[in-house]
Amino acid sequence: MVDSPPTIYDVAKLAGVSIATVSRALNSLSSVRPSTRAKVMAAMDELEFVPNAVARGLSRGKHWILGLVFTRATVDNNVLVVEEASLLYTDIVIRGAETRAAEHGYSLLLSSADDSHPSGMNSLLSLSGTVDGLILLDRVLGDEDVAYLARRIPVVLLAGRGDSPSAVTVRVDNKQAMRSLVEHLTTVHDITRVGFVSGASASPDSVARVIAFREAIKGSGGTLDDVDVLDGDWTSASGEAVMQARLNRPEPLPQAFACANDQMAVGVIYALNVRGLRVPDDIIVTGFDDITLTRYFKPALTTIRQSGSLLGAVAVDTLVATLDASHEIERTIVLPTELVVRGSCGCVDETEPRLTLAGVSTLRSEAG
Amino acid sequence: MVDSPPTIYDVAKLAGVSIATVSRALNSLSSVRPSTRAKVMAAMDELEFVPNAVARGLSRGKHWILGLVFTRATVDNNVLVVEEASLLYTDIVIRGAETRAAEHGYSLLLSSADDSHPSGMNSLLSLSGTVDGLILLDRVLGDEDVAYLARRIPVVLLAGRGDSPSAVTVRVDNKQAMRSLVEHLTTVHDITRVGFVSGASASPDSVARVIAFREAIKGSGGTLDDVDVLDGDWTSASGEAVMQARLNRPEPLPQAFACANDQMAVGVIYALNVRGLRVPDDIIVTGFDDITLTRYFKPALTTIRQSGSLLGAVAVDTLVATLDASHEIERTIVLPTELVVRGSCGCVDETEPRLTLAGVSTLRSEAG
DNA sequence: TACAACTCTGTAAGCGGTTACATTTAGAGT
DNA sequence: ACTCTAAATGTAACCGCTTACAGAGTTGTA
Repeated sequence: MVDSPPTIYDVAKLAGVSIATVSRALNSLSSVRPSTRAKVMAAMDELEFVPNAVARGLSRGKHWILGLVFTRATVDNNVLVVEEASLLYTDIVIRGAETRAAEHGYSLLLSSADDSHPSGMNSLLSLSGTVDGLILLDRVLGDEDVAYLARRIPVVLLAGRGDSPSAVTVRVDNKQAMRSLVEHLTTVHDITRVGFVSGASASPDSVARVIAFREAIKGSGGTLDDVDVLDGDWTSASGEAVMQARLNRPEPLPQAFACANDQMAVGVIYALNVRGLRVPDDIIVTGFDDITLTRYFKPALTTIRQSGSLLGAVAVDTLVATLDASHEIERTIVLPTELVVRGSCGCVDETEPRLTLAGVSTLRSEAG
Repeated sequence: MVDSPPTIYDVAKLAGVSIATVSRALNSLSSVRPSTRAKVMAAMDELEFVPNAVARGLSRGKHWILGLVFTRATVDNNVLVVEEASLLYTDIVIRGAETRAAEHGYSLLLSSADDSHPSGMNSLLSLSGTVDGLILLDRVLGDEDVAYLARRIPVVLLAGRGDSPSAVTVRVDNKQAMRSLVEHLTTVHDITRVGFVSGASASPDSVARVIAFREAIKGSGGTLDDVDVLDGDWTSASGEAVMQARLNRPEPLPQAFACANDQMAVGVIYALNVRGLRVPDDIIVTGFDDITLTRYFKPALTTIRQSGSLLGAVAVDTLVATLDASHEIERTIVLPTELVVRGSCGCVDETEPRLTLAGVSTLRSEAG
């Protein structure tokens, strides 16, 4: 039911020229006589010719495809797990990357590595013929592996643990973010005892945030008791579950819980509410990411805003720059974060004033 | 900094055999003597050879890549718009598709069509050399275009308007969904006057839901006044905005608003609350999709659950089946939806009981 | 009109694999 | 040792396009 598509041979025959001429007319590289070009174009139209991108890529060594590798929660032969774990920050990053890639004329090839059996270098390497460069999300590879991969194909690391010696890294400033959060908690709210809810333990980004938070707390004289470092997995359900478990322990609660993302913060608040604890009156809870929906929560989440789509976009920009120029690219690009103070820490909701009568389009253009 | 990778020619030379033998050892198609295979394998290891997927694809005509085409909100040179419009249902579908594709051994190539200048057939056709099949999300193409495309490459339509005569369609049962929602509202809550908040006007899925809702209401004797069909764009901000605008009009409000997705329902409820209207006491609001986060809202959303990841997964299954077998595939696959009754319509929260002490892993395996 | 100097166009060799077909080799049978 | 046959390997064409190089055509100038 699918006809085999016409090739430049067909076009050449119909137009009465050689395939080289067809190719030249197609790419308008060297000069083709206007009359000849017209003949070729007419033949292309008639045959509904569309050049085969793969053949072109093979011969030119350029594919206009970027690969985006990310980790996916293990699937227990069960679609719902994905659903649960979905709507996470990764998706925003992917969207941002895809959008920017499209602007550069690239497509984005998604390649997820199941976190249960870590992809092995080979599956990644086998992409090297297909894509022009690779973005590794929330870095799953060790330094050696990254170095090895980067020798074969341009690589940009997105988030993840510390900077790599062998590839450009794009990430947000977790340290600065946590420092500003901790500073707010300690100076404005006089907090000294805090807790933390981490993301999936396999996620370097989660690890980075825990460490950054620990350091920030230590630096400000507060305490973070081990019993109050709760291990979530990025989902709101996990936030709820780990807080429930915590509430069943005898140790007194800290004055505040910082969460490694907003979803978990929501789950945490829910679990606290179920036990009759009020946020922020009885205990403070903060998030990370500033996803749109949680602004509508009551209390609205105090959180750290990072632009996931910007992160994805900058990673793409960086990779494209690496491909275009041979000149050196900055080794590490750190994007800023911003503490957004709302109700869940007990502050007045300082959210940007909401539009009062705007239509959707107005609202959109003002969103910038 | 990137060495050109070894080819089978290099391997053949090192192993002292011909490239055909290398290829055969690689694919273990016809028989290769064990000793020869060992030599070849050794050479591959030494050279760190990885076969070039593009070259293989060109010659075999099989690429192990599926294309997923979706519409993206117009970008005003502004990343934040993406952020705002993100975390939408599309992302879950993409995730589900990617996961299932990986299980089948395929990668997923993302290709977004900016909704401002609808991609034109050509950009889609030019994918035909790269991917083995195409999934069109929330169908952006007219019937003729789909038919044209489907003659060139296997196509599966995901959601969107009615079924197409020329390609397999995978969608949820919007009609049944709206019927069950309307039935609930009219029989349990004695609602007769309702409103509706639609998604982006360009989205066929949104259109389908409006129509389905209209029919269901008409069928049950209720009324849906034109002034109460509010045009959102899927985002919660748009839900808030259109409801604010509606509240500024003099016409009395209906008894309930159904929203085309959960995000907008959240925005709608927020706008109502700001004006001092309580949900569900003063007015009922319902959603669509059943995204995880809104279960934690108060009131928890009454909504229609559809599994986006399942939708994506089934679309992939269908496409792969089309590729594998030449046998006929069912023309239309309709996935069920389920009315989930929670607090926002005034019913008791019948949500599945929450786990009380589960660790994260326990919680996960029970999520199925 | 002849010849240089361009401008166009064609030929053919890749890009890195697969695979039909031809050829060599190995092992069995006598 | 010597066919005979099947298994293993090699040769070369092909997938669809780009591009270096060569050849043909065109134009201008002397």
